[in-house]
Amino acid sequence: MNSEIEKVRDYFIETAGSMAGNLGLNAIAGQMYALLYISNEPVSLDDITDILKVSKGNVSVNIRVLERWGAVKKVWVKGSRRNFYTANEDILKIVTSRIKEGLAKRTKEIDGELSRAEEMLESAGKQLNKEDKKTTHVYKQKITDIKKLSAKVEGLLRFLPYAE
Amino acid sequence: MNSEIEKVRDYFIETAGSMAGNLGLNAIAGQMYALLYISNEPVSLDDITDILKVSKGNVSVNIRVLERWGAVKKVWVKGSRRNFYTANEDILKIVTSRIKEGLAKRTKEIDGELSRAEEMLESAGKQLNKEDKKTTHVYKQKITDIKKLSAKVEGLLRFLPYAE
DNA sequence: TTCTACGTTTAGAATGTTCTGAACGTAGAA
DNA sequence: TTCTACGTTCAGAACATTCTAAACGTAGAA
Repeated sequence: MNSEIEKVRDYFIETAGSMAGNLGLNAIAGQMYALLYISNEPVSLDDITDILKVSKGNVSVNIRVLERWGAVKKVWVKGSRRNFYTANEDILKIVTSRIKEGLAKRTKEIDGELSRAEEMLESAGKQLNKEDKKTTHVYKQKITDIKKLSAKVEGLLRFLPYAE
Repeated sequence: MNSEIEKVRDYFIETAGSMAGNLGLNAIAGQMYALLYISNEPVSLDDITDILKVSKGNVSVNIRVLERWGAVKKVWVKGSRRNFYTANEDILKIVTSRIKEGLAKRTKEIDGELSRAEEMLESAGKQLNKEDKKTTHVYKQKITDIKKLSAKVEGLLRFLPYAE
C-alpha cells in the first residue's frame, strides 16, 4: 500500500482514538474500531497488532469490548484459521444504544437509592426537635425533586434516535 | 444535627459521588455538589472539608471545577470571612449545557481533522496504481460518511432541552 | 506592625487504569 | 501422535489521575 495512503489511514485512526478517549472510552478500542471501519476488507487480529503496534493481549481484550457493544462482528474468511472482523457501520446506533442502556440502568439505581433515603427519613422522623424536623422536610423536598429529574431523564430517552 | 438525619445526608452524598464517578466525572466534585444541593443554607469550604473528610486542597481545586461548570455559586455571608457556596439547582441545565458544549467543540475538531485527511488524499491521488486508487476511493467515501454523521450530531444538539 | 484565619498551590504519595510479554490452552496440520 | 498457529489470560510494568499535607500568599484583626 502506498505510504501516503497509509498516512491518511493512520491519521484517521489516531483521530478516532483521541475522540474515544475524550468520550471516556478506551483509546485503543476506538483505534481498532476506526481501522475496521475504514478498511474495505475484513481485518485479522494479527493485522490489528501489526498496524496499531500494540500487543496481541491488548487486541484480544479490546476486540471483545467492541463485540459486547455490537460495534464489530466476526466474519469467516475462506481458507484462513484466523479470526477476522468488520465494523458495524452504524456508529450513531452503537453510541445511542450504549447511552440509553447506561442511563436507563443508572436512573433505576438512583431511584432505588433515593427511596431508601426516604425510608430512612420516615423512620427517623418520630422524636425530633423543631430544627431537625425542618431539616427533614428540606431533605424530603430535595429527594422528591431529584426523583422528578430522574423521571424526566427517563422520558427524554424515548426521544433519542434509534429508540427500540 | 440528629445522627439519623446525618446518615441520610451522607447516603445522599455517597450516591451522588458514585453517580458522578459513573459519568466519568470526579467523585469528590459530585459529592461536594450533592452536599451543597441538599443543604438549605450556604456551606463554607471548611464545612465541606469537615463533612466529606477530604483535604482542603482537594476542596479548593474541586470547588473551582464546579464554579467553572456553573454548578455552584459563591455567596456572601454577613459577618464571616469565609467563602460560602450554594448549588445551582437546575442540574439538568448544567448537565445538558456541558454535553452540548463538549459535543459542539468535538464535532468541530473532528470536521477539521477529516478535511485535513481529505486534502492528504487529494494530493496523494496523482500517481497511483489501480489498487491504490480503489483504496483512495473507499477512504474518501468513509470520510464523507463520517462528516455526514458529524453534521447529524450537530443537528441533534438543537433538540436538547435548554438549548440557547 | 505582627498575628491569625483563611484560600491556593504543589510535590510527592496513593490509587486506578491500561499495556505488555510470557505462559497457557486448543484446534487443525502433518 | 507431535507440531504449529493461533487466541486468551494474567502478573506485574508503565502510565495517568487524584489526593494529602505542607508551604505559601493575603486580607483583616489586634
